[in-house]
This record gives sequence, C-alpha cells and structure tokens, in this order.
Amino acid sequence: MAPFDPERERAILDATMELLSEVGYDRMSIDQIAKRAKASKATIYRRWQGKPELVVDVICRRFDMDGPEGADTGSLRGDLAAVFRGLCETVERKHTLIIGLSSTLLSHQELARTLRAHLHARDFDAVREPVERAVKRRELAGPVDARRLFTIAEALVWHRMIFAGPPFGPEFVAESVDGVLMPLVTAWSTA
Amino acid sequence: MAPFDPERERAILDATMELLSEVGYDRMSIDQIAKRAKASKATIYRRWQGKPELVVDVICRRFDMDGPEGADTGSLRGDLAAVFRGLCETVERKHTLIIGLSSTLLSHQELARTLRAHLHARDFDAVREPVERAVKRRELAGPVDARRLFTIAEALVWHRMIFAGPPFGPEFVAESVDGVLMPLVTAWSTA
Amino acid sequence: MAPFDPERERAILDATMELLSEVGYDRMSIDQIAKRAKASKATIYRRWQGKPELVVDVICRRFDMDGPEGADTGSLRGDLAAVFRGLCETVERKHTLIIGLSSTLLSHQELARTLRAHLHARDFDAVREPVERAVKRRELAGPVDARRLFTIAEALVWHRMIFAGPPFGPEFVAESVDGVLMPLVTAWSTA
Amino acid sequence: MAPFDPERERAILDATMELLSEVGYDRMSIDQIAKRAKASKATIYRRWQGKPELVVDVICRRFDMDGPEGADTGSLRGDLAAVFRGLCETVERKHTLIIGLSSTLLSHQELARTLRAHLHARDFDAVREPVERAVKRRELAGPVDARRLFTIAEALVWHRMIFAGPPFGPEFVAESVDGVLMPLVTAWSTA
DNA sequence: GCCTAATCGAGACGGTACGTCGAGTCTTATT
DNA sequence: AATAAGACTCGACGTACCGTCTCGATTAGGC
Repeated sequence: MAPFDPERERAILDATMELLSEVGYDRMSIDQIAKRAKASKATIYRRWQGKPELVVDVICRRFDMDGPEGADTGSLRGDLAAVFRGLCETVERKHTLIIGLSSTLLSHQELARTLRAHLHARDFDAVREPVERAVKRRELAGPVDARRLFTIAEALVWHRMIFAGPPFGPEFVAESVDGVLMPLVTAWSTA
Repeated sequence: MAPFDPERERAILDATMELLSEVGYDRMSIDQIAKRAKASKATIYRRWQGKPELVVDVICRRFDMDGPEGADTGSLRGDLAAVFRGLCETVERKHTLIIGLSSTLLSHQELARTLRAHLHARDFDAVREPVERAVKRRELAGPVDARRLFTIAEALVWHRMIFAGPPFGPEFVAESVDGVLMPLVTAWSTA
Repeated sequence: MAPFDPERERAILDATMELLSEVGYDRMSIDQIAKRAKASKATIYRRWQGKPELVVDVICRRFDMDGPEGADTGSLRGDLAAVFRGLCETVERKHTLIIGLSSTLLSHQELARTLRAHLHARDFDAVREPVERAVKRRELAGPVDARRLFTIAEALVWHRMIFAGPPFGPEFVAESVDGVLMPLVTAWSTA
Repeated sequence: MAPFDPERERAILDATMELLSEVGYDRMSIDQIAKRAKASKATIYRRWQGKPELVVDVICRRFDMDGPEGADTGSLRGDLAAVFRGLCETVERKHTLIIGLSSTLLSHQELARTLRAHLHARDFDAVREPVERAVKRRELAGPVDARRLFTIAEALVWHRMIFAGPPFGPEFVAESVDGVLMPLVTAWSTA
C-alpha cells in the first residue's frame, strides 16, 4: 500500500460528489465525507490541502464537459442554438459548485487557475466546426474567430446565471442566438 | 438612548468596511467586527440577520455606483467606451465583495435580489442617453433597446472578471466596444 | 451571564466525576465530558487548561478527605488503627485518579503542587489528637511529632498501593500498626 | 534473516532509551522510535504489544538495579544509610519512567507484575547481609526480618518521591535512618 | 431632577467544523 | 521470512466562529 491507494481516492471523490449534490458545498463537512467514504480525515488531508482543493479536483475529474457535440442541424442558427443550449446545461450543472467555491478562489489564485482551465477548454471546439461549415455553405461571407464567438456565448450564460439564476428557458436561448450571436457573427464575417 | 443609536451603526459599518478590505469576506469574523467597532455582537445581530446581510448593507450604502456619467464625447463609440470603462471600474471595485458573498447568495434568494438591485440599477441610465443621442445624430439608423445593450456590456465585464480577473486594460475595452457593442448596436438599429 | 456560570461548572465537574469512575482517566475524553454535561468543549477549555487541570480540580473539590476523625477508642493502638484504616480508604478512593494523572504531573509541576497540597492537609490533624491523648494517659512517655508519624503511615499505604494494589485487608492494618507505627511512636517518645 | 533479527531489537531498545530520557514517556511516540531506529513500526509491534510493554522491557533490561552493594561500613547505621542512599539513587533514576507508565499499569495488571518484579528483587539482598552482620556483632539483640525493613525503606523513598520529588538530600537519608529504620530495627530485634 | 425603559458593552453559552496528531494495523517491495 | 517504508482507520485533541443569551452600566425622555 506504499503509494497512495487509488481505491481510497475513488471512494473519497465519490463521497464528495454525492454530498455535494445532496447538501451543497457549504454544508458539506470533511467529517461527513470521511464517514461516507469510510476513510479517515487524515487520508483526505494527506492528498488535498482542504475542502476547496478536493472539490476542485472533483470538478476537474467528474464534471468535465462532455463536449456539447455541435450536432449538424444544417443551418448556422440551428448549430449555434444547439451549442448554446449545451452551454446552458453545462453551466447549470456546475454553477452551484463553482459559486460555492468562488469566495475561496479569491484567496487561492492557483486553485482558481486550475479551475478556469477546466471551465472552457473543450467546449471551444464545439463552436468552430459549425462556423466553418457555415462558411463552406456560403452562409457566412468570410471566416470568423470561433473563440471570440464562444466567449460571448459563455458571457451571456454566466451573466444570466449570476443575475437571474436558472432555469434557462428556450426564450433565453432564442433571444441570445437571434439577438446577439447571429447578428455578431454576421457582422464579423463581413468586416 | 431609546432608539437604535445611529453612531453605533456607523461604527459597525466602518469596521466592516475596513476588515473587508484588510482580510476579505471569508476571513472576516463577526467577533472581529464587534471588537473593532467597540460594539457587542448582540448589537450587530439586533440590526442585521448575519454576516451576509451586513455586507450587503455595506455594499449598498458605500459601494453604490457613482453613475458612470455617460459623458458626451460626440460619437457613439466614444460614449459607449466611456460607459464601458465606468462599468469595468465599478465591477473591479466591488467584485471581491460580490464574489465573497456569492456562495451565500445561493441559499438566500432575497438577499440576492437586494444585491442585484444595487448592481445595475443606476448604470442602466448611463447607456440610454448615448444611444438616444446617436439616433438623433443619425449615427444609428433606428431606435435600440439600451437595456439589452447594457446587459451585453455587463456580461462581457463579468465574464472577464470570472475567467481572467482584473485588471481590465484598454485593449479589453477597445475589443469589447469595437468588436461587440458597436457591431451589435448597428445590427440592431437596422433590423 | 457575564461571569462564569457556576451551574455549568457543577455540571462539568459532575460529569467528569462520573466518567472518571466509569471509564477511568485515560479513556475519558473531553468530548464525552462535554456531551454528558450538555456543555460545549469551549466552555470547558475556557475554565481549565486541559484534562489534567480539570481532573485535579475535581479531586480537590470532591475528593477531599473528610477527616478520618480519630475516634477515641481509649487506647493509642486503637486510635492509630482507626486513623490508618481511614487513610487506606482515602487512598484507595483516590488512587486511580492520582495514578492516572501521575504521568501528566511530571510535566506540570505547578499542577503537581496543587494536587499535593490536597493530598495530606487535613488528615494530619487526625493523628495529633490520639497522640496527645496517649501522652495525657501516660501511655506514651513523652511528646511525639504527630506529623512524622502520619508521614510514615502515609508512606506505608502508598507503598502498598503501588506495589500490591488494593484491597487493604485488616492484616495489613494490623501489621502496619503493630509492626511499625506502635514500635516507632514508643521509641520516639522515650528518646 | 529468517529469525527475528537481534540487531533490530537492540536498535529499537536503544532508540527508546534515548527518547525516554530526551522527551519523556508521554511525549515519545512509536513513530519517533521507529524513525530513530531506522525500523518500521511493524517490526516494533511484531515484538511488543505496545508502548508500555516496550518501555517495561527497556526498564527491565537496561535499568536494572546494579545492586546497591551493601558495603560493609562496620556499623549497622552506616550500612543501612549506604543501602538507603543506593535506593534513593535507583528510584530517582527510574522514577520518571515508572510514573510515566503508572497510569497504563492500572489497566495492565500483568505488565504491572512484571515491572514490580524488577523493582525490588535484587535490592532486597542488599539489606539482609548488613542485618545479619549486626546480629553477629551483637549490635542487634535478635534476628530481624530484613524484607520488612527493606519495605519500610522503600516506602519512605517512594513517599518522598511522590509528595516532594527529587532530589533526596543527605538530611532525608539521616532522618530516615536515624528516625525510622534504626528505631524500628532495634525495636524488632528486642521484641 | 428623578424614574422607567430601551440600548448598550461585554462576554459566556451550546454547537459545528476545523486541521493535526498518535496508536495500532496492513500492504508492498526489498533483501 | 523478516524487513523498511509508509498508507490506512480510528478517535481525541485544542481552536475558531457562529448565533443566542444574560448580565450590569448608561442614557433617554416622560413625569
């Protein structure tokens, strides 16, 4: 058992996951995690600095975006709407965790960096292909920076998250795609 | 001394302010505040429900937006840039507090509403006038929903705040105004 | 409630007493005491430095010798035997606590002093009167230092305690009184 | 390496000895011993039940009385004083260990027996010869139970140990021998 | 000018969670 | 087969805040 036992790690991460969704970040205690994982607190603290680090690890390992799968709907608008809906789901799924962590992240910059790296990353690809297809289809006049477009989408979702909270209805998706993303991408492609 | 002593209120709010900037929201304790304000914890809890409420009060009273004062620069682009810069400053100034609070807000919806009310409120006006002036000047082809525009601006700033953190350089302002706000407002006005 | 609440103190001391006799010093935890006294650990640590100090306090307040009351039996031998039996009882009653504490006392000299002060103190008187009566009755040729005599008795009991443990049978009392105390006091009085 | 390696045993006992004198029984941990002896905890627990057993073993092997060597001084008083001084030294040397162990011994009767066996054992002989010589010299009127005498001496030293602590000055030796042992042995021999 | 009542400081209280430590067990790789 | 290394469970430790509470002392305005 000389190296860290991966089985214990699993058990602890699993217990953490469960408790996160049952009681939330704030009301979840290390003792609870230990008890549920049939682990000792020492084992937890041997691997992670504290609760925030543990939860960030959970997020990174378990909550990673599954790629919103830019399904090809035939039109740019349809593709963007699909991606946007995926983004809403993802943010909605993680937001409790991330917001629960946020105050801690202020004083743990390194932790914040780690978490950020896992926040966009993969999703970005999901928007590049629809745009490229649209260019090929002549739906767009010229090439467009997909990264920038994705950033705007992300900003819209998080803003909604912060100032209104879930759920994200279809009217929010429609308004965002038709009122912001499409006008923008069109404007950019003709610039 | 029959009514609540307003002097104590001041002392408590001041102490809270100081501690917030010295140690941050999380590591600030009610005991610290009481000691620094030479007040008793009872006095604090008599006026506020708890730490979050107290801090929200501090934010509302002390941190309120000074109105980014959409100075008339003669062009829509200049006006929007001015507003956007003001928004950056405001968010930068408050973000620590707001993020510190955020996890609490998840379980205190009423508190969240109070805070939100103080988050945009006044700023919104600052963007309506530039837009109206631009319409008058024929810089814009038609009327535009200033609220929507302001929301986008806010979303961009908060997104930057969350995923990169301060400071917000001039290139961020330029990119946002030229790459997003101007194209959007133009597109909307011709729709 | 400004000063320390004496009722809580009682409850804590009582709980400590009970647990000491139920599980012994070593296996008694502060958490147990707190739970049984319906007190919080903080309250305990506010008054006492730690477990040893608490237990010493218990000993001092609750276990104090009730004065073995040298009942006047008419003869010096009878009186000494009575005192000696009382001493046996007292030591037997306290020995578990004291031995439980002893290792701690090594590194807490001040605590050790406090405890020692409560170990003989009162008992000493119990042996002075029998001796004085014996002198009056001409049973003893001259005056005798009662303190010294008591010390010998105490030494005998503790030695028995350490090297054999309880119980102390009547043959131990007889042997001690007839074989040691009486010969000694006789020798001293004729010196 | 099939059988238990005696070299490891030595290393462990040595490390235990060192630590006992450096930090005392209570603050010495098995991990420390293991680290210092470059041994593994498993190796320690394979040989000894636990810390108390290990320390008792150390005491038995390393701290055994070297026989206070009842040097023949020509007089019973001189011989007894010599033995008594030796006893003081021995007890002083071991007392930290024994007191450190004492609380554990309460719940480990077998261990207590083992330790007791090593506490008097040899010393007893040291007092028999002086007494026999004194009888031969006609210094004593009749035979005396040396064991009983030794017990009294031991009781005096331990009592002093417990209620005052070291060091044992010459006045303690003088008072004990002249005030207690000599009167007693005289009284016994004429009985 | 006094009295009654509200408010104050101080800080003890029951709780809950923290992060650390030591004991004793068990696993793996080495010798 | 016994070892060194060290991870493991368990449970106690002592600390820090939380939000509630009970004290006297202090200060108001109504008499």
